Amino acid sequence: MKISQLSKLTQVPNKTIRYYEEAGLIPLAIRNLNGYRDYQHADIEQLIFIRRCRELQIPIEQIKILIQVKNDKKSSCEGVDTLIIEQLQKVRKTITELSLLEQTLAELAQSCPNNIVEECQILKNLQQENN
Amino acid sequence: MKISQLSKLTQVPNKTIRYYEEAGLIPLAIRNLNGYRDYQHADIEQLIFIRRCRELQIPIEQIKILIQVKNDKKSSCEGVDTLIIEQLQKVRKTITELSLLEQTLAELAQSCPNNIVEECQILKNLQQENN
DNA sequence: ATAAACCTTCCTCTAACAGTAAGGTCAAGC
DNA sequence: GCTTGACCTTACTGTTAGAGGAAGGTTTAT
Repeated sequence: MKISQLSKLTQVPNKTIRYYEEAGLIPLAIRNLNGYRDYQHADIEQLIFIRRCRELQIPIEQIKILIQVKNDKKSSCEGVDTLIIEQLQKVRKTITELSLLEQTLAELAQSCPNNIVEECQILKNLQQENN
Repeated sequence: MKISQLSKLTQVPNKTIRYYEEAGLIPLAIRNLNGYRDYQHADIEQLIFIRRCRELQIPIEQIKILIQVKNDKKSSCEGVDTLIIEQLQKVRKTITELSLLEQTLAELAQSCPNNIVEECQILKNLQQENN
């Protein structure tokens, strides 16, 4: 099957599929006589796996590790566990940070009653060094 | 004052100060005879303002707008208000998305009871198309 | 025959810096 | 006077995960 077909089946854009190939996430595609990439059924699952990982914001370099572990049926999957937990911690940390940010922005948004720059409390608050 | 001094007073790295100059966030610095950048007191406040905005994850291009409004004392600060509210909405959206992500990751993290890749439920779950 | 719809590679762009190289300047100590 | 270390300068590259577009080859339909 050609790249557009694979793209449709996996919901991964053509461009991104080529990028993943270049990045070494998927093996170099077999080529047809005309030079077009030719994909097999197995490639669908591989790409869906990658897409799911990306949806979980797992970086490409980490996905490479996951794929290696996945292919080595005998290896321990302790690393997989750790990787997911680290990812979870990263996400939680970001959420915490953004929640603080949200509060600050919300307070700021309420602090401009009139509409004149000279009295704009938002700008004045942004000027302050407090953090 | 030299760039390191300004950096210390504002908590903005030297490199970043130069970057802001090149990006047009701050005016071209006055130079000493030796070619070193020479900063005035007013630059401190300007940089702190920018740093605060960056802490709120306001993009540089938006900060430029804020600075313009700030300098034009007669202009309405409606734009400022809108910008902050939009930023707030962006942050809230991200938090929502990350919260979903967190849930998925948390469930995933609990799904590998044994330690063998062949039975690893994490990898199996990542393989599924559901979203 | 030609036009539309594919495919290819290659190059540039994104945001907001950080790292590094190569080189100029300045003040202190010997 | 010389060296050493702490500064300063510009300029170039790298980061992440692709997106956009140019230039050109191929295939399919009309």
